[in-house]
Amino acid sequence: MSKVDPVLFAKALADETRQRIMNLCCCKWCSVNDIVEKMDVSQPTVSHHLAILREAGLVHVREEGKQTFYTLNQERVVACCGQLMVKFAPEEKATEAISRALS
Amino acid sequence: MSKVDPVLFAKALADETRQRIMNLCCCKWCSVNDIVEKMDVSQPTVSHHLAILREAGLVHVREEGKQTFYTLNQERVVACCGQLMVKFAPEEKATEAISRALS
DNA sequence: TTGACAAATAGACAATCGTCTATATAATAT
DNA sequence: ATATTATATAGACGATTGTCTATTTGTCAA
Repeated sequence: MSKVDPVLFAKALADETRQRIMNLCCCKWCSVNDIVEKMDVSQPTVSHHLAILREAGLVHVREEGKQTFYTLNQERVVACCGQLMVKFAPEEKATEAISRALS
Repeated sequence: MSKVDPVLFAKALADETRQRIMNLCCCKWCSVNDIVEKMDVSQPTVSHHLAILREAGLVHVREEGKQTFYTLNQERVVACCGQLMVKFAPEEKATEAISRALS
């Protein structure tokens, strides 16, 4: 897995459409078409957003015949959020809790 | 405090300069000039970024005479990260831990 | 009240981003 | 082989963003 970069992570999340895609493939595997059908943007746009999520390490990818399936990488989400909290909320109790849960 | 919006939050963090500013005023109060002096961008640019952080509720502001002091709102950082984790990593153990710590 | 300082705002401009259509690539079915 | 289906890539284009300089606003000191 590529290194966690808090700016890259934030950039990946910094778009409404991308967050909707993340929601769609959270806790389940979706083909690109599954996603396209549930959104109001074109297939290339969905592929474009998936590429950004892929580059940020935020999705797992599985190719199966013609189709490509994506699912959200929850572990990575936790790692990135945890890193943000340690960096930008070091004095909060919840950050301690997260640090403990991550170690 | 304004409502927590995960896209707005991510957008606020989605810039290297802004994250550097956040780091500078994490755990202490900084005047705008304090920040400008430690960065390689102009004063208006710093003010611009601070405005974005302000609109995202990510900083506390205190005016004192001619100066305006900013400090990172760590509680908000935790709330936003927690929300992201609940939304995008609901099956992770650490998310449970954060939920518990936040309630 | 005038001058100096601190910060915010306005406006310009280049770079990045999100979207689209058109096309390419790759796998499968006929 | 050819057609069909699924996804990715290329290129164009408008919108948004980050930066700058110039200016404004507000506060304090002389």
